[in-house]
Amino acid sequence: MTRMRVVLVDDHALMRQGIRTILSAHPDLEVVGEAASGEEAIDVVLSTRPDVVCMDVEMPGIGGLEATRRLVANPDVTAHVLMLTTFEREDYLLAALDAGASGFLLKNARPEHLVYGVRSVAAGEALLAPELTRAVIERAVAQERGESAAGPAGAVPESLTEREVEVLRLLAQGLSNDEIAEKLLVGRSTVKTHVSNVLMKLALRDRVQAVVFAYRSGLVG
Amino acid sequence: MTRMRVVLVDDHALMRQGIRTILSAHPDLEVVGEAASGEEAIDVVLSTRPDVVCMDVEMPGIGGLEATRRLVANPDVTAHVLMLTTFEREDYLLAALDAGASGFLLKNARPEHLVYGVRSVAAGEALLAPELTRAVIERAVAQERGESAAGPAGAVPESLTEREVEVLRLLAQGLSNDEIAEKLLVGRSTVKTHVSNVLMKLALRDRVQAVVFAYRSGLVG
DNA sequence: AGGGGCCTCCGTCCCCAGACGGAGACGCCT
DNA sequence: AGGCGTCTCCGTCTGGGGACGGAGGCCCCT
Repeated sequence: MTRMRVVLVDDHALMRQGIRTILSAHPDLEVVGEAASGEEAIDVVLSTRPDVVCMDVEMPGIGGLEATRRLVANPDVTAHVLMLTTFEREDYLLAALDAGASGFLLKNARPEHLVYGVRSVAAGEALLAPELTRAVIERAVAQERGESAAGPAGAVPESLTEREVEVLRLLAQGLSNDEIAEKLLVGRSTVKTHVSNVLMKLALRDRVQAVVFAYRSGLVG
Repeated sequence: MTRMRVVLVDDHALMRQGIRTILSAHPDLEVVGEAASGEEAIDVVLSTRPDVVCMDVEMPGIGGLEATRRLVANPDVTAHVLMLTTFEREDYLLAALDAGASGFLLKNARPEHLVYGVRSVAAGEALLAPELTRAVIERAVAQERGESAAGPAGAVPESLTEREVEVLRLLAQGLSNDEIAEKLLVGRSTVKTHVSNVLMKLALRDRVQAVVFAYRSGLVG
């Protein structure tokens, strides 16, 4: 495979330099451009045609959200957007996914996580910061806004109940329904109900995918 | 739960200090003793009764392997041994498990990995350095030595073939047998055969546990 | 007093997964 | 030439997983 082309967008030159340094350590990644604002980002992306755009949320002028919205709306742009932010805020996450971002990471993520994120997003996969995914799962997220807006791939998990998270954790250890039932001191049928609810809420097909989700989201691991 | 008591064994004081610093950052871990040789280690363990012993392999006098052997043979010792070494050598790994170690990590492991390892071993779980587990899986390990010696829990995976590793990787993405078959351009029956072989060789029950194994071993994730 | 959410449980149905046994083709090594 | 290991594929059979519908008890909120 050819190298993945990356564009960095951040109003802080130091942050761009830091990300560039991290990505440069990996031969399959190539930083082909930088921008310091949302407006500039659009120009740079159009001229460099990257696979991934690492986009800061907080920027003067049009921020990362609006820039992302314009990029994904442009049919000439094939890049996937990986959103970066300093703040662990779920509303940012939802807004970013709404704007069409493919991934969402915190800036305090470990370098390997960033690299992994860039690769994942380039491959068209979705990616969420473990810290936030866990929060979204464990806490009840206010989702009352009907908002029938074009939710592309979404995959934003509805809130799981405490019990469901508990079941998911055991499931992700490789336990069968019977074993989970024994651990939780409930009936096998109850466990099956919980598992079914988890799969439905997370839009997964079977328990195998649930294990994958648990590991990727940082719920276990 | 009470704090986990840890003893550090290494002939290099600097290394002990480094590990101590890392572990001290975690309030659930408490370093209760240090030793600079295998002989001293046994004395210290007997007097401090730790939950975990972080044991260097390479030491003058009786090395970490022999010290471990003597510790686990002693009925008064309840501690689990986490083996540490600088060198990525499979023979060390096998010897360490043979000696009765519960875990095996490289010294260049990230601090969080070490902490995670101490906790895992304290809980009685097995732990292998991802770098080595991957190697053990992917490469064919010369296992012709029948060696009917008392293999305690072992769980040392036999070698998987290339194809089997390939199947395991896809399996660990959450794919069904049919989907894997499509990706590999083979029949569904073939995939089932490979999956069965993987489960047998790794002593796992079903594909769910295979996914867990793949993540924990570092094969994917 | 009602309603809604969560946890609990039941039964039925269907399908995938995995075990098991057997088999042919190919390449490598002796 | 023969043996071995890998990859390929087939059949059958059993068990568990998951969907679906229904149900009762509990607690909290209005």
